[in-house]
Amino acid sequence: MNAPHFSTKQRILDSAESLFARHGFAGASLRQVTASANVNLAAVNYHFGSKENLINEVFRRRLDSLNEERLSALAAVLKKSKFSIEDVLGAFVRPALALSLADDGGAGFVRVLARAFAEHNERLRKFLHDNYSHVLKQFAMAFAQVLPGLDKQELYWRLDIVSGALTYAMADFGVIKRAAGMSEQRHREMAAEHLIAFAAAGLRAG
Amino acid sequence: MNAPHFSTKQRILDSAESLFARHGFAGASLRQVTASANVNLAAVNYHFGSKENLINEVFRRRLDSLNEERLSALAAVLKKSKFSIEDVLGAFVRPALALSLADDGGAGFVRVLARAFAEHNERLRKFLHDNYSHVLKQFAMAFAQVLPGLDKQELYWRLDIVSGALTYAMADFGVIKRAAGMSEQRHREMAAEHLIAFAAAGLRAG
DNA sequence: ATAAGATTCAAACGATCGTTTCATGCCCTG
DNA sequence: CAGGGCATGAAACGATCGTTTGAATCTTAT
Repeated sequence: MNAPHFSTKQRILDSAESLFARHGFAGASLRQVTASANVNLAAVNYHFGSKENLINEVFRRRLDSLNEERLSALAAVLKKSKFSIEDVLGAFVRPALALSLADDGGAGFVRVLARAFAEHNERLRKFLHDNYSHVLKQFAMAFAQVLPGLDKQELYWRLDIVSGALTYAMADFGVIKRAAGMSEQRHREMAAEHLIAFAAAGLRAG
Repeated sequence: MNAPHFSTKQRILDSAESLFARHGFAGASLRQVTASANVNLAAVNYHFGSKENLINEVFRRRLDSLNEERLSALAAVLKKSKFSIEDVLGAFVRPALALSLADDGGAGFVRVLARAFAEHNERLRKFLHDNYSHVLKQFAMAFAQVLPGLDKQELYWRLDIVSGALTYAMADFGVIKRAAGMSEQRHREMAAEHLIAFAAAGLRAG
């Protein structure tokens, strides 16, 4: 499945990501993962300790850079003297959308993310909260700044819908075919505009 | 777990629904289900044939009545001389929201629905398509009527986001506490208004 | 009351799960 | 070249999975 010149750890992560996206965390077995990665079954426990830790590392590998990009995009927005809901949403959406349209395994990872949203697994939620809650907090502050009339609880409630909706949408986005003759770059930009307009309208509504 | 005066089949369906919502279809075992339902392990295969068929029946039990209510609400909307996006959305949202706020196991089922959205399980999707695609088609026609400027492909794309977002939102809705002193009735109506306004804004955007 | 059918039960089936063990191969440094 | 540390290999561990079996029990109708 995977080219043999990548390291064992990387090939395991790639296969795990793809199989978790397709069959879920409980539904994909370590034997499927190691067979797809062309490595020995014991390699997972040797390199990662346990299946649970492998799941965490699948997230960490992509989320570290994804959230870095989101935060730096947000920082660029915040530096402007005036910024809109669309600006903040763009900082959130565009890095993830680039991932979901990447030709490496990024599309699979966004589907894994959507699964993590649907699952209410306690330990997975704790891992995500422990490692990445500061990102959501930063964005919540930015949204509060640009939606001054909204009380805090209502804002969190709407952000929850928006992030869930966007994650769902982006998870399915890799499947949607782009019109013939449209460049990948233009296709992504149109998708981002749609998603942002959609979410912005939702945030302003009411 | 379940009162013994309900039938074995019903208790199995109730327990399965709750456990599928919490642990997923692959994550919840038939031993957990039957233990929670206080029935013998073999009862599942006796009454349902297989785990896969049990999953289907969990859906069928709720979706039959849910989609009936959705279609009759939609029929009432279509009878009016003029109707809005909000009217059509209301026919889609209110029956499901009532389910997610019901004091029987309905809240669990909406979480099961959200899981089915996240999973791309081939056989489950085929089952849902075979049994309930006519409902989505009816709503798509109504939306097309009320959004005349939108081309068909763009409409389907937005409906996909909207139904995903709404399902996700309603799945988490049972968790959200309502303000003290607010009646359950009023709470549901406020939630419906929020969701409808949110989705309508999204559908109109762009 | 008794035969016939429907349901429940304990027990076991083979398959597969995550994990562990220990032997073997590899590369690198002394 | 010898040896120590990391990596991989085949094989097996006990646990749990969905499913099946056949006897025990309950229900129903004649």
